[in-house]
Amino acid sequence: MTRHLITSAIPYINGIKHLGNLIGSQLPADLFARYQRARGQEVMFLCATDEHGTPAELAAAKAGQPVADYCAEMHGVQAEIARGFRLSFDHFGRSSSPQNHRLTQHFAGRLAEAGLIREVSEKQVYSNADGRFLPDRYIEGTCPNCGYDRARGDQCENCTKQLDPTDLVEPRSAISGSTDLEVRETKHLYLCQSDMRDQLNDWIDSKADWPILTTSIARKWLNDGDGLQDRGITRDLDWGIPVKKGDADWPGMEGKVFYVWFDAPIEYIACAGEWAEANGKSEADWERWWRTDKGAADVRYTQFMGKDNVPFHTLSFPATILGSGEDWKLVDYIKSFNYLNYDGGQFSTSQGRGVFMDQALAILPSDYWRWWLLSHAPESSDAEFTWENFQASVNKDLADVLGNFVSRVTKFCRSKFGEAVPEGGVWGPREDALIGDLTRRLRAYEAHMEAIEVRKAAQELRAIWVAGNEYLQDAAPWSTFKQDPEAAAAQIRLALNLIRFYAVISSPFIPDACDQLMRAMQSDDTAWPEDVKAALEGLAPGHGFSVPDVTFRKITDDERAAWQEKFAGTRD
RNA sequence: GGCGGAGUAGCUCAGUUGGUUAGAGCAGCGGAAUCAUAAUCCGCGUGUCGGGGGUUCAAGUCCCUCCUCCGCUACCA
Repeated sequence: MTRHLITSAIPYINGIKHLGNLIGSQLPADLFARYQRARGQEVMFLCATDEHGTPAELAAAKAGQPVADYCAEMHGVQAEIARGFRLSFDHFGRSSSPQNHRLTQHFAGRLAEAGLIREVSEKQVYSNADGRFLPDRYIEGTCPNCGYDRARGDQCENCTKQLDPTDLVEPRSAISGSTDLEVRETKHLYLCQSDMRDQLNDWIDSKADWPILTTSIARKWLNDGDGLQDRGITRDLDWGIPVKKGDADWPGMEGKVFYVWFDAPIEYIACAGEWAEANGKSEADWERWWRTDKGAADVRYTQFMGKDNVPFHTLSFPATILGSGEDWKLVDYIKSFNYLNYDGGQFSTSQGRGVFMDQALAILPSDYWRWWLLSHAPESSDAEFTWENFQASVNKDLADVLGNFVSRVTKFCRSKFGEAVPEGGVWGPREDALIGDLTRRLRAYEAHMEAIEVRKAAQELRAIWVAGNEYLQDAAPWSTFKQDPEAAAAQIRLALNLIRFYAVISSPFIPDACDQLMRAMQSDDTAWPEDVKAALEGLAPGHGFSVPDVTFRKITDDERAAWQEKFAGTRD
């Protein structure tokens, strides 16, 4: 048995995420976690909120709240929405947790002892009016190249020229608009990633099975220009993890915090500690997932993320782990995703364009979104959400192919045989052929799920649903019944068993509907069908069932048109 | 600018290391069936595989070049 450690990229705290964020990491991670659990594997599925950094401070200020209160509240909101989408985290933690404070400071201490931290004195822009240092992109001004008057300190959005904040003409704070800026000297810690370049390069080279999207981004950073650059891991902010060397103070670093991209991945580990605390478990209970010297040698660790997160997961975080010299578990497989676009453009948090997670749940059950998003996951390239496609796919796949199958089978049985699995009759060549077909398809489905080929898995699952309709159409128990009720009984007995079979294998994609189907079939046998024939004999003659409510109602043209209108502009 | 991804049927996408008449789902057209959420099943595809050039007995697949879209480009996270 393999033990699966699974993490999803941790969503930033400053607001509710849109569907593009959901399909980029949390949802496929949940699919994989649910599948592995269904196969009987031991799973630890972790996610958290990423709470530090300038945007969180600014969002809190805008909301008129202390940043700690703001983060606590938003964590609650995100956790509730995650529950709404049935994201089956074993724990949904917070990067601001005490566990992450301790662990981040511990890693920094280890790295310092290993000689992998150096102090760098640098000049940064300070805003007197805002009372804070400004990251490059929070400085605005006129572009020296094209004259655009809202160029940012890192790049001009108009002419795409890369800039230094000091290049800007008439620079001002993007936060307050103040021009009372000055350049101040400040000292920061840098992680000496460049010293670990060869080690990281060898490690990436050993990952021949990783998606090209993942390794090509890593190689670019390793080899571009002068190679992998050292990276600042501290910031002059109030909100964050105080810079310490393990338990000890770090002279000269008073009042500074670690950079979010240093502490955020460490939260993957700390989150397991939070899980232990929340569930009355011991230190050893979570370390067996993360320490190869304490029981994690047989763990397979899979990370899910959008492509923009790849450099930090392939280089910075591994550098932190390797540099510590301790036996922490390194990632075994990185599944990265492209972006989901919205109706011809991008989803945009800042412009409120597209569908956000809370809005999605307000208009339809989570299974509708889970199915569409997963079956259209942006794996090979960016993908596109349109309301027409969403309506057509969901109506066809869920309502017509799967839902209607359940409806026609249960209602036919009720009217001819009553609400119990009918007895009599035997299976013949037609049933053998179906079982053979289902077995081949189920094995293909399993292979796609193991390989995390999300779209292909969805396609195969749908084909398995179609196979039931094909069988039913061919067997035609409504005709058979007139001449040979026993034969019809055998056919409908198989069809009723198919419903339970579907509920078991479809649950990673559409868990709520599958729960409903299992209740209707009055079964709690969710064992994975290793043997399809045996699985289709699970509900014996005489086993009671009830006709379920409509499993998936259809999306009407009026609804589609209304939503199209509603979500086109800006939010609220 | 650099790096990477993508461009295949009206739409969304598959197409292993180059090899028989380029595939699937949806939409469309025709038919069957009438158990069912007017739901299902069967049949129907002459597509310049972004343009051009090249290698090869053979190229969607390899090479060169050009065009378009997208992402990243290290102090947003």
